[in-house]
Amino acid sequence: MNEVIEKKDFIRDIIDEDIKNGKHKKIKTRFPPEPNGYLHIGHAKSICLNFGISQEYQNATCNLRFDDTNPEKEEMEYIDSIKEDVKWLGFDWGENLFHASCYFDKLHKFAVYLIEQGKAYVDNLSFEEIREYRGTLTKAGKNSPYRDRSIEENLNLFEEMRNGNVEEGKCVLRAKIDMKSPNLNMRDPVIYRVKKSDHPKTGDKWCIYPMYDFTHGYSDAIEGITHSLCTLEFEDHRPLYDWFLDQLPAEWFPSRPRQIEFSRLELTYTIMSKRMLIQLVKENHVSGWNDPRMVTISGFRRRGYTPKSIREFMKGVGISKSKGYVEFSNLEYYIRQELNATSPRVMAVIDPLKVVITNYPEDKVEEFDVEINPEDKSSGTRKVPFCREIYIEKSDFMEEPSKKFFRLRPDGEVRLKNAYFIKCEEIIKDNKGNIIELRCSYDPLSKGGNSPDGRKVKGTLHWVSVKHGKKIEVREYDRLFKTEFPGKETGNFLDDINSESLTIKKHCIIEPAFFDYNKNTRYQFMRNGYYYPDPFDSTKEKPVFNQIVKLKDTWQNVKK
RNA sequence: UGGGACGUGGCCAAGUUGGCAAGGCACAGGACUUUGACUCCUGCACUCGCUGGUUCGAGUCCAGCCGUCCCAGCCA
Repeated sequence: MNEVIEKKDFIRDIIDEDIKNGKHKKIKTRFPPEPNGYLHIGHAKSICLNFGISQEYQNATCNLRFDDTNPEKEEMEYIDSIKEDVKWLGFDWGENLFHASCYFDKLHKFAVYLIEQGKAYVDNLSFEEIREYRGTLTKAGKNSPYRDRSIEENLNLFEEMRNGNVEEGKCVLRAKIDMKSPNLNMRDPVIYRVKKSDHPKTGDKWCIYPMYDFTHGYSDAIEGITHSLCTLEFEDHRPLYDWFLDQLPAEWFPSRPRQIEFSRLELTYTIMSKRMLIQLVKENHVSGWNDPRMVTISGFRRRGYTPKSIREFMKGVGISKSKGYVEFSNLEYYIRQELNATSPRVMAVIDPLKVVITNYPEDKVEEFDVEINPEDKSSGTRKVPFCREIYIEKSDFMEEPSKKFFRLRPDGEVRLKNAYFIKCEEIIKDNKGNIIELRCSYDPLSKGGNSPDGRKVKGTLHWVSVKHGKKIEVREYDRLFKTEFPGKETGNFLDDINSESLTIKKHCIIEPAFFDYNKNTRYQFMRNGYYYPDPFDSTKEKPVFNQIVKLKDTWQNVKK
């Protein structure tokens, strides 16, 4: 498209090399989620990598494959949500939707073949015994007494397992590799276990299910995957991945896939573990998988993040093998960047403070034409009504401000955006001393926001007419955790939950112009941030906005 | 001497065959500004975990050391 030189990474370098030397003509990748939870932003990295590659190379494709080999944890709900999330992120698997469970028949045959080749055996050791026999990190394992059964016996026993005549946990099928291997994964890994539970896809057809290591490489090979990209913790599994592939005739498969590992995405101030995410949901620390504070794809979607901003973020982060935490502010940069360019501006007061302009006529109403988005001149203008009583933001007035504060102060003058200069004349308080209203005067000559005498005001405030403003609810979000690395101190991530991560503001006022109300519009509430109508709770009658991200706030830093 | 990997500025991350440290985020100054936003300048590693070695020259090669992470599920 454009002349931007895309930054490559070590994986794309490998692919380039494989194409250059003729190893592959068509590149095939896959995104292989296990449907045991919702996708999070860490998955998005893998999705962008795998599907991204399929878009960049000639005739390349990326399969969506559910790694559904453990029916106890997997559910249809998750399968559906994963599809929705991948699509939302902007990727399309076309016809290439698969399930590892599609290959259960083949996988079973492969297992039988391994037995026939003397490369697999049925083991009657108990769960505990298997662990004992495996040895430790520093001590070699020892062979199971059942390791040298005859091929016939193994075949019969495996058939018994398959037919449901074996109880769960009584025996497993194991690969016969090397109990003394320094790589624990090679110490006769289990490849089939008995599980008498129904599978979301295959129902009650099977009572034995293959393990990940056995399943994954073969599924890749069956699908003709050329590059099997996974995260670092599978590095130790690569020898096993290759071993399984080596045991079957290469002609049985369209490709010999190569596993390449990269580091997973970690973000500060959050957790990315599925186990912890599911705990947040199940224990009601959040409202659900799509709570806008969650780092799930559905959470970001509901919050108002755009798929593009997430994709751009992933490009910015890059792919490498060194692990680390990306600062959350890095992600926020990308959503601000996009929304600054695209979102309609609107004035909304989150914490209203009433201002009466004492010298402005009682019943007069003026309308100002205001740019919808100064970054996009084609967006046109909107009408903003002005009258004697308006709301400004509470935080835009200080009774005893520092010199650096250049918003409204007693006797101070400030500009109401696109309207007039006003000067604070009087502060009205309730009997507890709270400021409940301001009396100001305006300069009729400053209409539009400039004074003919050329005098400057430093501050410009957003405002909404009391008479014309509409009430909305705003939900403001802070980080779900108050520390960069939740759980680092106490060992329990729940200890670091930020109890103030959600603030509901029920009495916010927005200018009437936002009523080209569109569920899918992300607005900039001027001088505040970006906001998105909650897809579930917002209605035209009772609008509810989620804060996507605050505007960058240098004033915060000045205050410190 | 279990095995596997990683270690470039606060964070992420480029650094092909050794030639003398990209970029982004963050941060700090400044300009501009009817959003303290955006935009635009400027600054931000005499140094690449450490120590030696090879070389005219090393982040890139060699050796040793140090640090961090992953692996002992019939999870993926």
